[in-house]
Amino acid sequence: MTRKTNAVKSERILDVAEELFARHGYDGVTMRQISTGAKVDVALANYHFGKKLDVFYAVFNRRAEHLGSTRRQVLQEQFTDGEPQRLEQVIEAFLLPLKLAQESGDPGWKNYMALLAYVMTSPVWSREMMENTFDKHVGDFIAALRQIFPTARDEDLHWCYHYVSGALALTLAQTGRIDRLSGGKCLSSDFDAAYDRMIPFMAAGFRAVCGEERTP
Amino acid sequence: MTRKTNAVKSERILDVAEELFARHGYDGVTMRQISTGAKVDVALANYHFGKKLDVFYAVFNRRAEHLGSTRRQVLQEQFTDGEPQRLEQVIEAFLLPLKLAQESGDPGWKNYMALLAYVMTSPVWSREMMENTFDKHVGDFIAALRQIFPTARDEDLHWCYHYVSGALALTLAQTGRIDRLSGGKCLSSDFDAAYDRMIPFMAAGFRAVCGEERTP
DNA sequence: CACTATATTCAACAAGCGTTGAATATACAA
DNA sequence: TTGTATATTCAACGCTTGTTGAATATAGTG
Repeated sequence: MTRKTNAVKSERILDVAEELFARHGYDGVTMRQISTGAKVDVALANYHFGKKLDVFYAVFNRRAEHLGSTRRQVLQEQFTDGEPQRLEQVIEAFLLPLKLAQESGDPGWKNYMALLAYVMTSPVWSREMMENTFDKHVGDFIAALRQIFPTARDEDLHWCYHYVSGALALTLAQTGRIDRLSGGKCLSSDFDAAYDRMIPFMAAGFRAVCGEERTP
Repeated sequence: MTRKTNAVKSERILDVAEELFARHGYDGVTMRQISTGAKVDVALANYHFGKKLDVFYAVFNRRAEHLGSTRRQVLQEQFTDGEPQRLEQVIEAFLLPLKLAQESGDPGWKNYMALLAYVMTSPVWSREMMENTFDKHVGDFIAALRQIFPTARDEDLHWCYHYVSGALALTLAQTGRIDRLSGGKCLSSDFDAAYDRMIPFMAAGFRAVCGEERTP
């Protein structure tokens, strides 16, 4: 019962807020829902984080930094290998940080994935929140693709990335729709199934749209 | 100034609600914002449609029915041709109703597309609203794919459809992110660019994942 | 212990929310 | 014109919202 208690309560607020924001969006969640879920007084979230919007930012940034650093790390490892990679490797590197987070055992990541999908697909939040976080690493990813498709047009490269991004977002959202449509044969919660198939699928898509692949 | 006036006002409410819901989500919009935007009293939306939730339903269903009927029509035309289609044709048929709506000249469709993306990617609304509307036609679409890939596993087919669905959702959302990432070379508003590239991209993805294609 | 800083709760505020019943305006039929 | 149904506005309701300042509890320091 030392400083740990404080840390525990403020993080519990973020955990609950994460889950609620992911499911109901920013406006669909009240400070009282958060504080009730975290079993603290309604004023405590304000005390620790400021206004409601700052709680939202705190939730989003907490794991964004971790995700960003591992993504940077993965890309760096691949680049410093000297040898340029195969297309499949680049796509895999893009998905890897999410896969690793999922496998970390922290169940909070599942909620954060849905929150990320919410932010990515929102016209309002996408601009405000992606710009200073995840967008930074996309340039590196595009650059890696550029090496593989030296003659591709920029538009083709970006639209193809957009398709990957969209497929990923819907996966992260875990809406449960694929469970219904497939009669239970596919599960929204089965990220491995989604990731594994994405790599050959998207690689083939890139090759169909982006012209000649560089031959090593 | 006959019955037309009534129709005009109640539809103006739906138009404004459509735009606001698409941008800010259900909870991010108030009845007063809607009524102010439509320049009517706040009580009028309740009078015409019932509770706020019913306004949301009314907005969603208005164009869903139109979209569903043209989708049914497009699929029927292809099926009654007797001859089974090429994969590209099936994907194109899936996208065609949206493309046609876009080209209709009615600017409200742009907002509805974003609303559809919001519903599709929301864990809460996806279940509630897709189930009795768009999900009905997905079975036909999967069946057409099944004909093309007779030996494919159901899981592969559904995950691939999921990728198409996700890429489409992010496109419909028009977040403006691709505009930023591409330095203005791609535009969220350019549905044609998104659709045209999607067809070869997704077709190649299916072929990479779903095994042997039926040879006519 | 006393002192201080931090953490947490308590109580309350002004503003905004969705919704409603009554009042008024408008459209249409007889 | 009068009567009637529909459309629209008006005014207000009870409730919830985010936020805050003061009060209290807890932890760390000397």
